[in-house]
Amino acid sequence: MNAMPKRRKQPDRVRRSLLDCAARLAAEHGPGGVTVQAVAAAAGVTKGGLFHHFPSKEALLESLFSDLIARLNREIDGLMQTDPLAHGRFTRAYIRAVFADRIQPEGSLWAPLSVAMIADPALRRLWADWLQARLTRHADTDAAPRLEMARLAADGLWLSDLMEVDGKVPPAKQGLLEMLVDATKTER
Amino acid sequence: MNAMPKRRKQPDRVRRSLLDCAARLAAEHGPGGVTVQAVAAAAGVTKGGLFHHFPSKEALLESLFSDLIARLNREIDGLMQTDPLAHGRFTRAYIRAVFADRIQPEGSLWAPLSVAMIADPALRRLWADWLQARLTRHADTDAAPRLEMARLAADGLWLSDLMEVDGKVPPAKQGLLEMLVDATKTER
DNA sequence: GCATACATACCGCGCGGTCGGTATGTGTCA
DNA sequence: TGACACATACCGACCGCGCGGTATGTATGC
Repeated sequence: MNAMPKRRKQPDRVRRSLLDCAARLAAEHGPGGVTVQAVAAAAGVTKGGLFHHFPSKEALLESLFSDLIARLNREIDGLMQTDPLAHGRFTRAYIRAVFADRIQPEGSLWAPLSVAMIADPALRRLWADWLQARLTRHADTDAAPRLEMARLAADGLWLSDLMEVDGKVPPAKQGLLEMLVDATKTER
Repeated sequence: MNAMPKRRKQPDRVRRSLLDCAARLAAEHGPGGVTVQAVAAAAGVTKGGLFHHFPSKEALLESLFSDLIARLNREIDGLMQTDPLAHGRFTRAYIRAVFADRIQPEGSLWAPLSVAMIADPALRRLWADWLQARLTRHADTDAAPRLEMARLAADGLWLSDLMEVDGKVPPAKQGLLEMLVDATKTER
């Protein structure tokens, strides 16, 4: 009957909760809603507690961001394993992974964080380095200009989602997505 | 020898200067650098003076934004007039106009403001309405999915510019741009 | 003289961050 | 097995700062 664990203090749980709540707050109230006070309160912790786990707000954001990148990496790797065609394999996985996030319940995790990313040079660097690393890693299959164009279009489509006022999500985009994926399958 | 005009107070000049300085500050120090204090000081005016011209900071930003939209409109219209091909005429002008901004001296005017745009629902709405208006206006020439894809890719390319760390501007993008424009010329 | 066009001084607020104290764990040794 | 020592986890109150915004004074131009 008692689900209460013996250990009343579980710091790593709290740490996780802080990261999750930060993401949730960003998704619900935009990047401006991510204040240390709000994050701490949402995680059932005071500000002092938060600063015990993270030396600064920036550190929290970076941690959250690299968390999301790791998640994206896993998803992309999973998608790539089920793709029989070599040419453009990473690009297709990238496109699909980016839009798998859109469909997610309670809004995109990336959306508001990306806004913060654009503003914060440190996060920008994290993203740039990640993309650069994966691109050089798949240079032999995904270096074609046409593939880069497809990725750019996916980014644009994703950006247009950010722009949507409120929850207006025109479903016509799905066709465009498939169009993009198809474009990666033909060499030249 | 005296270039000083008779009228020592020229309110519309000050107003313009405020808008220009706001844009300059955004370009130089990012969206976070656009504070009323900084803008007023840069324009050689105190905060009170700024609030005499604009009822709020948001009003200033909206005014600046619609200013830029007007400029973009003019540029697009100019480009469209010299384009003999009907199909995709707006799309080509859109792409070229977006990237004409990149080349500009002292950094893009749009770049940092767009970051603010993504964050601010009011500005987002302005942009969405503008794009919607122009798209319905050129529905007979620019409604094809392929054209939309080209515009999205342009947006993605532009976004990737925002992401660049510092001034790292890989010149390979120019080829992609031409590739995009070419893609708009073939129907289906 | 009277509206306009500013300057000056000030306010309240919420932010990120700090600090001392206090519970709560955990290893140690008799 | 307990008592002790120390480390960890967290609370709660506080701080300085810079922000957007306001109220009032004052010089300029028609």
